[in-house]
Amino acid sequence: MPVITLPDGSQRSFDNPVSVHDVAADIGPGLAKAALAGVVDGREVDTSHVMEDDASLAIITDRDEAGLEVIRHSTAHLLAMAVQELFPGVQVTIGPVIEDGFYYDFATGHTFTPEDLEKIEKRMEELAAEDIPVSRVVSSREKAIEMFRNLGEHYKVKIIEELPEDEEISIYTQGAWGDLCRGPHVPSTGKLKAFKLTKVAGAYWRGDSKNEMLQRIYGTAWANKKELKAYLRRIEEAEKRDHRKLARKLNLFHLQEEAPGMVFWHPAGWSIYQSLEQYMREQQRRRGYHEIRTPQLVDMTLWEKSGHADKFGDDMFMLSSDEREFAVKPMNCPCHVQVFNQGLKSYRDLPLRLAEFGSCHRNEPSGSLHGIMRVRGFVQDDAHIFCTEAQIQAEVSEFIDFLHEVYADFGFDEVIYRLSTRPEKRVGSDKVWDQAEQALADALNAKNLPWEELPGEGAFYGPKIEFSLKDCIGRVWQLGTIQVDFSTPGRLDAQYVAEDGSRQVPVMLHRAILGSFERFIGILIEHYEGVFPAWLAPTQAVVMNITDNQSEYAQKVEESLKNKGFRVVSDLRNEKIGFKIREHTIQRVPYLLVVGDKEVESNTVAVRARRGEDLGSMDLDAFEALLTEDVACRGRIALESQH
RNA sequence: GCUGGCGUAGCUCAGUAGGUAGAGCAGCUGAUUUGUAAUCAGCCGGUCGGGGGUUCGAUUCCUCUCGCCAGCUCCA
Repeated sequence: MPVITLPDGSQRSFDNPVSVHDVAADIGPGLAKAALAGVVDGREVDTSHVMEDDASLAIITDRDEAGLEVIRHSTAHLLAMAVQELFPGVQVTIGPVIEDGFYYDFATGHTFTPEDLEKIEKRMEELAAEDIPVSRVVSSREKAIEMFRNLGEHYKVKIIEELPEDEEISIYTQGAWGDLCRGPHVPSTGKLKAFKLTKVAGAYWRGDSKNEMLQRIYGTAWANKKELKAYLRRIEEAEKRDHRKLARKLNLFHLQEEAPGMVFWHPAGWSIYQSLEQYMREQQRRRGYHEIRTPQLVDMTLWEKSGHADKFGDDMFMLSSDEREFAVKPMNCPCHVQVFNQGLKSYRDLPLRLAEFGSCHRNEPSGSLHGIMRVRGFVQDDAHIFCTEAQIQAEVSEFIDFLHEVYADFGFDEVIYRLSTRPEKRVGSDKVWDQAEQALADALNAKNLPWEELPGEGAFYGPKIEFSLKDCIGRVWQLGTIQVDFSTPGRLDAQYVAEDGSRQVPVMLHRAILGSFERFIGILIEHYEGVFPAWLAPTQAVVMNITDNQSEYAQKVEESLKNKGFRVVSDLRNEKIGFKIREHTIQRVPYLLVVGDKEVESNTVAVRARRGEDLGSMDLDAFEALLTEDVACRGRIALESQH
C-alpha cells in the first residue's frame, strides 16, 4: 500500500506497488507520455522503477535540467548502438554527458570520417524512429564480466572490475544492444527527438597521454528540434566573436609561421595593450606595489636552483654563449627573489610587493597553441608578495578585492573560482600544505565566493586559487591566480630579520590578475565582440567632412581633441558620408563626428554613436565632456548602453 | 606531444577526375564634392605552405616537413 508524496506535497496512495510511469499516468496521460525518469527519495531512477513502499517522487520531463541530462545520456547510448551496428568490432568505453551534449569514446582501428558521422547520425535517427524500449537489468559482477568478455568488450570488463565492491551492476538494453550503465535512461528511443553529431577527435583512454588513443565522437542533444536549432544558431553566432577573426577585421595583431605562438601587435592592438598596461600600472601603484624589471636571459644555474629546470626544462628555450648556458626566462619569480635578496630585509619591510610586466617564453606543446589565448611568448602582469605566514590571509583577501575591482572595470561578472590543492609531485611538508590550502580556502569563504576544489592540481611549490572566464564558445581560460609558495624563497636563500633578531625565510605569494596581456586581450575581444568601450578603443572618434570645404575645420577639430589626449583621426577622403560612416562603424569606432557647412558655421560637430544613435550637434567642449565621462566609466555600464 | 582535418590572390572562398587557376571584397588610377551603413568606370594582383618523388607534364597523386583548426594531454 505505497503512499507516494509528490513535490507539491500532495499524496497519492496505491493498492499495489507502482512504477514511476504508473504514478505519472495516474496524474495524467500527458505526464505519462512526457515522463523520462523519476527521482525517488532523492535517487534518480527509470520510469520503470517500482516503488513497493511509501516514497517521495518527482517526475522528470524534458523541461527539467535533469531530463535533458537523461536525454543526452541516452543519446550517447543511441550513438554507441548505431556505431556498433555499422562498424562491427568497435569496442565501447565510456559515454558521459557534458555541457550542451555528450560524447562517446570508441576503441577501434577504423578512423571515423565526417562522412561516417553522417551515416551514424542517420542510423541513430532510424533507431529513434523505431521507438525501441529501453530496459534495465541488474546483474552480478561475475555474470556481467563474463558477458562483456564474450562480447569482446575488454574496456567494459576493466571498468566493471574497477567499480567499488558494493556498486550495483546494471545493464541497459535496447533491442539487441546493451551497455553497462548506472542510468537512468529514457523509457524508449522514441524520446530522443533532437540531436546532432558535431565532431570526431582523438582522446586518451582514461585521459592519460601514456595510454592508447580512442576515438571520441561528440554530439549535442535537446528536448526538441527548436531548442537544437537555437543551440546551433547560438554556436554559429558565438563563432563570429572569435578573437582571431575579429583581430583580422580590426587589424589588431597577427601571427605567422616564422614565430609560432608569438604575437605581432599592430598599432590598433598595441593601443589596447598600452591602455591595459597603463591602467594596471596605476592600479598597482595605488595598492602598494613596486614595479621592477628583470632580465630576459638568465644563467641555467638559477633555474636549476629554483627547481624549474628539473620540472620544466624541456619547455624552456635555451641558448649558449661564451660557454655558458642561458634560458630565456619562462617566469619571473626567481628574478624577483634576486631583487628581494639585495640588501638585508627586515620584518618591517614586509609585506613587500614586487610587480613586473614580465615577458616570458615557454615552448608550449604545438597542439596547445590557440590564437593569442595560449602562446609561447607572453607578458604577465606578474607580482610577488614577500610576507610572513601571519600576513598570508590578509594579503590573499586584499588581492581578491583588487582582482574583483579590475574585472568589474572590464564588465566581467561571471568569474569561476577554483582552488587547486597538493599534487603528487611536490616539495614541502604536509603541515605546510595544510596551512597554505586552509589560508586560501578561508579567504574564499570569508568573501562567500562559490569555489570548486581541483585536487592534485596545485603547483609543485604550493596550492593556488585560479580565477577563470569563458571564451565565446564556452571554453574556460584561466586568467588570474594567486599561489602560496613556502618553497622557492628558501631554495633561493631569501630571508629577513624578524622582530627577535633571528633570520627567517619569507613566504612568497605569486599573483596575477590579467594573467597574460595576450590571453586577457583575447578574452576582451570576444567579450566585447570587438566593440571596445571608449576607454580601450584604439580610435575613440573619427572626424569626417562632407566635402572638401570643411577639411580645414575637420583637421582643427582633430588637433584640438588630440591635444586633450584623445585618440582621434580625421577622414578627409573624397567619399560620400554614408561610405565613411559604414567603414568606421564596421571598425567599431565609438564616436563619429560629422562636419558639414552647418557645423563649420555654428562651430559644432554632429555626433553619431557607434550603435547608430544620433546625439545631435554640440560644440567641442560638450563632446569632450561626453567622451571624458564615457572613458571614465571604463567597461562598467557604458554610456552608450543607456541609449 | 597525440588523433583527425585543413593550407589556392591582402581577405573570404570557388576550381582543376594530372595539361601552369577564377569570383567578390580590398588595393591602384580616373571621374564624381556628395548630410549619417557601400558612387561609377578601368586596371593591377597568385605559380596554388615548403622540400623530395612518380609522370612527357603536378596546384591536383605519393612522401617528408612546417603552420593552422578541432579535440585529447600539458600549462611553473
